[in-house]
Parts: sequence; C-alpha cells; structure tokens
Amino acid sequence: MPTIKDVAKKANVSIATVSLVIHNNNRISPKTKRRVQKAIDDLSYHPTRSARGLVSQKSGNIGFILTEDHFTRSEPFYSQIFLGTEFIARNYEYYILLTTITPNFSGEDRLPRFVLENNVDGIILAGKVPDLLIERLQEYKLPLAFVDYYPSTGNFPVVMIDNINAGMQATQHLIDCNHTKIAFLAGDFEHPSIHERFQGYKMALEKAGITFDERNVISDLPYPSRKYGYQAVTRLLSQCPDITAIFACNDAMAIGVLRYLKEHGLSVPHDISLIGFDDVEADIYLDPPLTTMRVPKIDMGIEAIRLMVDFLNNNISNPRKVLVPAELIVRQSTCSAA
Amino acid sequence: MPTIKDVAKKANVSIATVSLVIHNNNRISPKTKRRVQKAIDDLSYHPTRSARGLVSQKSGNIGFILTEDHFTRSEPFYSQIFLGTEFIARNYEYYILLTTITPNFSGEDRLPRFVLENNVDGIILAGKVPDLLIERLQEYKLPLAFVDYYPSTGNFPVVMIDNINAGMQATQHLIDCNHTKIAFLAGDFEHPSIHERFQGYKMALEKAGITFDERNVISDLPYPSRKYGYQAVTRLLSQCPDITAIFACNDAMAIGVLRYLKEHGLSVPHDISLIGFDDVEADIYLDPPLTTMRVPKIDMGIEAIRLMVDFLNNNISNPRKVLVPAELIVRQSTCSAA
DNA sequence: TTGGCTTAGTTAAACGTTTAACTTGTGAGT
DNA sequence: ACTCACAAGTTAAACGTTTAACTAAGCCAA
Repeated sequence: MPTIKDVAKKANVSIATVSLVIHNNNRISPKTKRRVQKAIDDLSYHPTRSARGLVSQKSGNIGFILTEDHFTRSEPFYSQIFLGTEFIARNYEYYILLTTITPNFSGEDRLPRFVLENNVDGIILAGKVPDLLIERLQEYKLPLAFVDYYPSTGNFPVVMIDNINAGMQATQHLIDCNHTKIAFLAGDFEHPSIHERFQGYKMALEKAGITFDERNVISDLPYPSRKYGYQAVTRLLSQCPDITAIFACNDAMAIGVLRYLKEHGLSVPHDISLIGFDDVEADIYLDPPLTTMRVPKIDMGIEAIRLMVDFLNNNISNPRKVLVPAELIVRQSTCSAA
Repeated sequence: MPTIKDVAKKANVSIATVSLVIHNNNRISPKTKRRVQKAIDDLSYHPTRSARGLVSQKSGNIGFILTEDHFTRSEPFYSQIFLGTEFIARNYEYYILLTTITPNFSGEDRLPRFVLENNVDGIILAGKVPDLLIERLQEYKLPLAFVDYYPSTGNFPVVMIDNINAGMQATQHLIDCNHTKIAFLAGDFEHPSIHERFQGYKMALEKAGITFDERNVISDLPYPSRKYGYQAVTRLLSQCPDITAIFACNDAMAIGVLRYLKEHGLSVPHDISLIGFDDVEADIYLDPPLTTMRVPKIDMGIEAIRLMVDFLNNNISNPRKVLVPAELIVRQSTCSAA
C-alpha cells in the first residue's frame, strides 16, 4: 500500500502539499496540483481511514441503534429502515455500524462499543429506546437522530410517518366508496402512531359530515396482531352489525379480520370493505389482496441519513423534523358500498 | 474523552504499562495490574478505534459485498444473509461495512471504498460476483469468503446451501406420502443451486425405485418466477396429466403453480400435492399454506462470519466449506396420494 | 564478587494523516 | 530602494495507540 510519503517523493513535494491537493486547497498552484494528482493516480494512492480518523477525530461512520426485540421481530419493519440507511449512506461517504441494545437498558449496561471506541460521528436510533440510553449518549456529545420514535425530552432531528394524514387518506378512500358506517380497529392506543391514525380517521369522518360513533371503535386489546384483529372484529360485529367498511390499524390486524369474515361467510369486499396499514409482503397473496397504506420504510432510513449528514456537514443548529407520507395502495379488499 | 495518558498519570505508570495491562500481558505484576485497572475504571477509559487501527493495521471491520441487483431485488434473500452477519458480528467484536457493486464490474470501476481506505480486515461476498472483482480484491491480500456462490477459480472459505440433500428431502417427503408420479419444475438450470436440487430429486426417486421420467421435468423457461411457474405447470399437465405431486424449485414458482391449479379447479393437496423451496414470508398466507424447504438465510450469514473470524484469529490455512441444511416445513399443500 | 537470568517495568519509535505556523520568493506601491 | 502583501509551498507538531528494544533491580549459582 502506498502512503502519502510515496506520493510526495514521486511528485517532489512535501507530504503537506499532497494532503492539501487531496483536499483541493487553493493554496497550491494548478500546475503543482496536476503533478501531484498524477502521482496519486499512478500509485493509485488512497488515504487510510485510521490515520485520517485519528487526526481529524472523525470516523466516517454513523451508528444505528435498535432494541433487540425490534431487530428480531418477525415483521421486518426496522430492519427495512436499517437497510435504507445502508443503501443511501454510501452516497454520502459514510458507513453504518449497527448494534442492538437490550430494551431494559440499565446503569450497569455498557454503551455500544462504537461509542466507547469513538468510532461513530453520529447516531441514529430507531423505534422506542430507553430514556436512560439517550441521556448516557448525550454525555458523549454525539449528534442523535430518531426514526419512528420521538423522545419525550430534548429537541432532536426526527423522521416519523405522517400517520394523521395517512389515517385520513385511508378513511377518505372508504368514504369515496360511499361507505358511511366505517369502523376503526385500533388494538390499543399505547403506541402514539396508532392514536394518530385514529385522529386521521376522525378528521376524515368530520370533513365528510359523518358523525363519529364510539361503538365503531375497538381499542381495548393488548396490541395489534392477527389474533387480536380476529377478536376485535368479533366484538365489533356483535355490537354494530350494520358496518360496511373496516379500517384496521395495521395489516396484521386486517389479516385476522379477513380470516374471521371468511369463516363467517361474509364476502370481502362485497359485504364489507377492508383496509389495512403497512403494506406487508403477504398482502398481495391474500384472498382478496389487501388494500392498504404503504409505509415507505426504506425511505425513512434514507431520510434519517439525510438529516444526520446535513447536521454533520453544516452543523445546522435547529433540528429538522421529517414526516414521510404513506401511500394508498388500492387492491381488491375495498369497493363501493352497495 | 480520557486517553491512555490520563490513565497512566493517574496510576503512576507509563502509557506502555497501561497498554500492556489492557492486553493482559503477563509482564505486569498483579498488583500493578489492579492499580491500572482501577484507574481505567475510574476514568471509564476505552482505547480509540482509529489510534489502535493505525498502529495495528487492523480496522475491526469486515466488508460485505453484494451486487446491486441482489440488494434491490424484491425477495430479500441476500439482505437476510447480510442481517445474519450483522447480528453475529458483534459477538466477535467486529462491525460489518456493506457496499454494493455493479453486476458488470469492469476495469474502470473503483473498488469499494473500504478496500481503498484500508478499512476492513476481510471481505464476505454474497451471491454471484464478477471474476474481475475477485482478482482485483486479491491484490490487496484481504481474506475473502463467499456465501451462496462459489468462484470458478481459487480456494476460498464458502457457505452454501446443501441443495442436493434438500432436493432429496423434499422429494422423499412426497414419496413418503405415497406419490410416485412426481414432477420437478426447474424454471431453468442456469443457477447451479437449482441443478443441485434437481440432482437430489433424481437421487430420491432412484433410492425409492421410481424410474425417472424426463417428461416430468420442465426446465426450459427463462428463470424461476411466479409467471413461469404458471407456464411450466400449464405445459406439464398437458403432457403428463397423471401427475399427483409437484416439486417446484422455489416458492415463487410454486405460487404460480398454485394459482394455475386453483383457476383450473384442481384442489391442492387433494388432487395434486405441491412443495416449494425457500420458505418466503408469504407461504403461510397462501391457501393452502405451502409446504416448503426452509433456507436458513440468517444462519448462512452467521456461518460466513464464523469462517471469516476463524481465519482472522487463527489464520487457519486450509479454507473450510460449510454446507447449511435446509429444513422441511410441512404445511397443508401436501398430503397422501389417494 | 562476579556474571547471568528473571521480573517488572520504561523509553521511544512508529503507524499515516491533517493543519497551524512558518518561510521564501515575487511584484506592487511609494 | 524599501516596505508590504500575497502566493505557494514547507516544517513540524499532533492525533492515541502498540510494541520492539532497552533498563534496573533482585536473586541465585559458582
């Protein structure tokens, strides 16, 4: 491997000059620049990361932190976001270092190795992470950015799904199909995202002049899953049999709903229209394929890197918030009301 | 951030001693070791990656190279392998740096930045990569390991699916269900993996004393996909209407087959049993859920890292090959022949 | 007493860059 | 002719480690 010294010798200049040429400093005359550049090319020299990192105190890496349960869960939501960051990072000459942490991070737990080793220039945190972790990270003065989670305290760059708008859009789609008896199946309201989707649901109803009816909402189940989707719709139809459309807060619930309706001889979409949220891979294989709101997971990762790089390069002081829009994907589980 | 100097001062020793304590060198007395260790703990000192990397010429990183098409394809096969490497790497104190390269890598293309910057200690290559790339990488004397691809020249550590055995197992499962008229839908034989599955198919037949019939094999389609699965079964059933079981070389084809059979009023599994290969997420949502051979993608990544780390630590000279087994997942698309 | 061996450290160079501070040469202004 | 400013480089320190080579002290055998 050639070093900067080899280049300097070959071009008959000092190593400082070589460095200045590499950084395109205008203290060097065009003529010398050309000569040095030729030497660089001839030797196919490239500065070493460690040496550069040591003196500049920049690693060229961005850390990505996930809790273990988020990483290993079956639905690959956060790993898609992660892949988004990996994908775009190279355009900005950064590499991503991934690590997971335990969801019950405590005082005894060590911080991620890349923090201790000074091996990242900034950190992206995806999903809910413990407050204590955030506090401890801040001691290291590393820029932080959040994806799909907004810490209760502090003012950070953040990327969130535009859940309110998406909730409105989904509901509006059902309204456009002439539905008025529209249910919302929440699972629970623990997660802010779901509550926001619910707000969007209510806003769309209001805008259309449909009075909101509490009995059309099921929100007292542990969390949104296939199993609880099945349970939710069971109760819904017993208390409101005249429902013609259902907005499930995510696709997992929608799949449970679909199973129930099939088992009870109700046709989707003819008897009941159904819309989900997320756009999981399985949706297109369902019978009928599920209409849903597509969440651009990859894009969320991309946006997070953009925020981080903006910050790193320009040291923008006031942190930006990005709301990424979800997209309505109309398939065959929704149609006009009879 | 405290440096090694701060520790040395606090413990009243030279920085060399601190370094030796960190590396647990037995030239230092237990007493001194304790004193230094206390200073390290009190200051919560941790050596810096760049400085360590500069002098030791080790980055602590492993590179992961994929061709762009492999990364962006919808079926997340290679990205799962990648996540497997990410997942396990931390146990060995390595980080993974990902990059993609163009599938038509030529002389003009630059090598991945992490190679030029001396920022990886070894490289894992997943899927088919251009020979030229391999040649160019070897000039850098970096250890290479391959996953799901075996370069035609050279002797490298490699992780492959045990396709022959898996092909046998899948076929054996159908035989165990008393089927004898068993078709194999290959799409094409371009990819060695598929040809190996086919070999397994033939071996299982032979072992069971079933004579192999060429007409039960469709292998002249461009590649295995849903679309070509549909076409393949169309032709198959016209030339061999007495088939009772089908082994599709991957799940994509199997899904196409399933659609055809449904559309033509054939019941799966009662009229025809169907087995796929891969275990994609959608399988469980199909009607009926698809019996298949599960490929442990995550495990493949894990094995690749193990090979690489073994090599890096012990410099094992003779490269190991690992065959990871696929696992039969019996669902509802196969049953006993009538 | 001398020499040699062992133990427990220390000294100092080296790794490959970046960059602040300095130098040298040239031309313009007075 | 002298100063001053500027252009185009160079010198040398610094970044934070690791490690080969050295040293000093203690002990033991001859």
